[in-house]
Amino acid sequence: MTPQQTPFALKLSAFVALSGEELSALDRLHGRRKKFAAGRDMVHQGQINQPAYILASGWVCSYKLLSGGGRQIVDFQIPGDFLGLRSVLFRTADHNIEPVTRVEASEVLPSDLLDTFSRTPRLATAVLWAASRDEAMVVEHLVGIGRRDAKERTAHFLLELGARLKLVQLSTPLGYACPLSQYMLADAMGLSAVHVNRVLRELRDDGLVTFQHGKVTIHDLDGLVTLADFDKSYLDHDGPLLK
Amino acid sequence: MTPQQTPFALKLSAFVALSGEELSALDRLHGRRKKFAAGRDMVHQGQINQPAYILASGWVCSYKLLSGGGRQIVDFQIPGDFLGLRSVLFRTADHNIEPVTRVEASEVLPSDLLDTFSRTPRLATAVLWAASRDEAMVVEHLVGIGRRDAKERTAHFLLELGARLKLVQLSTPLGYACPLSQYMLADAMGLSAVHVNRVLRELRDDGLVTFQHGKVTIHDLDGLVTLADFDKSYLDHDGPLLK
DNA sequence: CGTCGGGTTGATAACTTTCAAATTTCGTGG
DNA sequence: CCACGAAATTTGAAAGTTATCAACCCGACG
Repeated sequence: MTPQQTPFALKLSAFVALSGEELSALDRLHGRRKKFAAGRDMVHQGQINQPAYILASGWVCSYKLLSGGGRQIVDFQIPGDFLGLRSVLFRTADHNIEPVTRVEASEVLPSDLLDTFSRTPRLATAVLWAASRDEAMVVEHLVGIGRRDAKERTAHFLLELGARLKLVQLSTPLGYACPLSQYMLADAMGLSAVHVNRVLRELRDDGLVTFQHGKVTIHDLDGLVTLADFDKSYLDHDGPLLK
Repeated sequence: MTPQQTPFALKLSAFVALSGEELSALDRLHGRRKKFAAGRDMVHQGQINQPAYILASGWVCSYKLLSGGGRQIVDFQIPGDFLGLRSVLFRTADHNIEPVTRVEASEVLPSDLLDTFSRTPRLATAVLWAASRDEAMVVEHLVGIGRRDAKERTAHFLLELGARLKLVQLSTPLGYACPLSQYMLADAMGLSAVHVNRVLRELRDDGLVTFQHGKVTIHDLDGLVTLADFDKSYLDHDGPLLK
């Protein structure tokens, strides 16, 4: 895979049109490549001085545990996502990170990051843009849990995943591969796994979307968007926002 | 009020011990002072090129509206909080901002901000620290809505507000002034106003906390902390973390 | 006074969880 | 290729939590 085609480059290119020089600076940012097995936490809450990562392949989730035994998944990260930017700033991880699948990721040293930012400011812009977008997604997630019922919430969630995957060419309007279990969906959406199952069946029966066998198949995009009150602007923009 | 005693300086000083020079740099960051009436939005979703603000007095809330008519309050800002850091980066506001009370705030020009950061890096550290903390709070908020029941959630919410207000000396372990209506609590916590009312009565009947007449009175801090599964480290630290 | 926005309470309905059990899928070793 | 066990999915029934609707109270304010 050439530098222009890594998921991270693809994602940033959706925000800022990057020159060849910028792309190779991006490439040099990638440090040691590491692999992680599914299901065994990469980072635990409270650990300090963890490196940041750029996800090359596989999915991970960030979650918090409650004393009562429940857990809440705050966000999923997919190929091309930057992991732990906040933990680096804050020095301490405030949540756990678990690989959902087998994962490959490049370490990013904080010093390299700051260095690259000062030398190629447009790259800094792109990364901050991506980070802002991630933050906005957490906010939207909060809104969904607070004010959407289970069906709307699920529809919204599946659309959002699709929109994120599209940036790294892992999704089309017809659907995408999705390695999440219904338990994970439940922990992400603040529902029980049983209820998630029922809601998914409803969505399937309504002819909107199918979530089965590790694949999400969208049957009626407009119907889903309407049900979920999804902001289509996420789905639309094709070229980079900043030329 | 001298520069060292503004809420913003108080808050940052809880993170980083600031020198006299740094404090006056902080002071120069404050631009035009503006006032806003309660209840009329300062910023609407979609507006571009809004300035950032430092809240001097009063409370505001950030919220999103849903097509169905509901709204979700994402966060409250209290004196000393920095408003719109993300909107400045992203150029476009992705949520509405409404003053809860009469508000006074200083504009912050993006250019001044970047300038100050490069000249006084410890100040940049402090501001980023504060921003990370705010982001962590949104995450904790999400966890609460997703996985805590109404009573735990309410207890947690009131404790968190107290912890934030303590940083700017607007709260003690006994309680604090709180201008929020039960409707706002409801929109923040993803509950109905009626249910918030019942939960508040329960907490009062349990002898834990009273929310009445614009005041939060804490009767049993330990009991509340236990019920809410609240991370006490927020409440504790007295001096700055970075000398 | 009369109104209006909170706050409070009860009754009922809706949504979601929990518990329990069956079924299917999937990875692994024979 | 098949058998097996573990994990994930599916379904039903009952219980629990929270929303909704409706009414009433109260203090602030013109």
